[in-house]
Amino acid sequence: MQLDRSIIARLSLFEGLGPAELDSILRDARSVRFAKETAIFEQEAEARSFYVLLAGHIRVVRTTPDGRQMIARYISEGEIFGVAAALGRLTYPATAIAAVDCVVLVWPNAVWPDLSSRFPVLAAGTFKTVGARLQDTQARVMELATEQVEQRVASALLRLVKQTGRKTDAGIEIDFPISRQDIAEMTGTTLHTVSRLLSGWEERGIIVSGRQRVTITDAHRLVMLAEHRDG
Amino acid sequence: MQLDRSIIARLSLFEGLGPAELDSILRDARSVRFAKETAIFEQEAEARSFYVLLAGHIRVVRTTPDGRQMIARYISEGEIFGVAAALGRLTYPATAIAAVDCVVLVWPNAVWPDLSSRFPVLAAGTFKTVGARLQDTQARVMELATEQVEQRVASALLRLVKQTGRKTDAGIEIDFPISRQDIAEMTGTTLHTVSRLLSGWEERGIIVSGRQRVTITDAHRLVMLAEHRDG
DNA sequence: GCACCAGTTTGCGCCAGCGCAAATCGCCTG
DNA sequence: CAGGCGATTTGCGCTGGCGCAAACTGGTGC
Repeated sequence: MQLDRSIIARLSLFEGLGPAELDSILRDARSVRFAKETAIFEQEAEARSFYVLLAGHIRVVRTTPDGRQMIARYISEGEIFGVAAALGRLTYPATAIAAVDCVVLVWPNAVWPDLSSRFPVLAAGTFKTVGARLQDTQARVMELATEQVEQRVASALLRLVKQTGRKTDAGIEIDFPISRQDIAEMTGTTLHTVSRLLSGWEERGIIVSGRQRVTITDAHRLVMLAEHRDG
Repeated sequence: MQLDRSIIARLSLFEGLGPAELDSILRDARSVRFAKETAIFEQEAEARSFYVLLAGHIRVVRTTPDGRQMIARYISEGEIFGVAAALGRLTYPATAIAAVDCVVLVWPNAVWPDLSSRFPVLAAGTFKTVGARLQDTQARVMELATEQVEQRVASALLRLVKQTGRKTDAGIEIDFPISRQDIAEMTGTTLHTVSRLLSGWEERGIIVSGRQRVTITDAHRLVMLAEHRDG
């Protein structure tokens, strides 16, 4: 059954493509729903498909051989992901988990060579995404190597609100459930330390937070904390 | 003046291309020599060219706004680098410095769209390289977040010998000058700590080292150190 | 052959943040 | 509405490795 082109027409990845082209791209796609906390694909599994997130938020998690895990990134609506095969990999380098109920489009890898050559916009957009991801990851390496935990946690929160912030009356809220443990796994620290930091910030009126929920009320001071040594 | 195709024929990046194709690719290239410790391109500078390293070793360095710097990676012979523009960036995200005297091929960015569409092998190879780099960088994030300094330094040395090791009678030597400071900047620690670690390993017969020189004599024990908690 | 200098080694004190443990708190379920 | 469980908070002690400082050394240039 052919999907309606309106679901992807608004995405920047497909910008400038005409109706017939969008239909042609969708011909090979399936739309799939993933319930909260279920895996879209698993680390080390054979890469058979690539995806575009239509609705929801996805957590990308990497696990070390000895069982320690880290959150590599969050995917938000409109992003392409799981493009391992296009980068010459046979398996997925990480596990993708729906942070909330999600809707994704799925294409079999086999159609990638054809799609990317027929639609250079798509290929260029994908590699731009990958480039941005490489960039982000390198920035994270720098951060881990040169910054203190407080700065790193502040930066991580700022990145999250920038990417997925939803305005509320109290401030800007990260609009999916995120635990102290999650933040710890993004920043390379422990949930204890994150908890202590957030408590401190809450006392000082920089954030308000609750169970799996964080709202930034004073972004300016958080920026100060992220770059400097005070706030 | 047209370059001789033999200089790139052996590189895996151009694998499967015929003489006429190689000549066509080289038509747009210049060969440039960079003396030891000079910059091929600078971080934040406009990305005008992309490169292939023909001979030598290149250190890729990132600097933070507040002046701290880190070595993102080393480039070895045959690798393509400086492909920022193909990834949709306008500026280089890092500085590339010749670790020894180097010879590189340079293409103007303008020819990339044409080259990559005429030679899909080249495009695929480039994106495979980028994919591998993303992979490496993420692995490094994991390492920084979960491993102790000793493990990280051991892993870094192992990666270096794997990438550029030269067999000598004492063991396998990293075949370009590398200081304690460099190793510190690869692993997110200080030269003091690196020095202490290397001294310790030298006493235990795992390595021998000198000024800007490291030779691994007992790779097996270094692997133990890198993954475990002893050696 | 000597002086100089970048690179290296080493000692010492300190503290950010981890590990462990225990108490508390909200949500969700039955 | 009670119970239970996962998430969060908080206290406490310890230590890896950083910061600072000083001494040392092997190469290089004159």
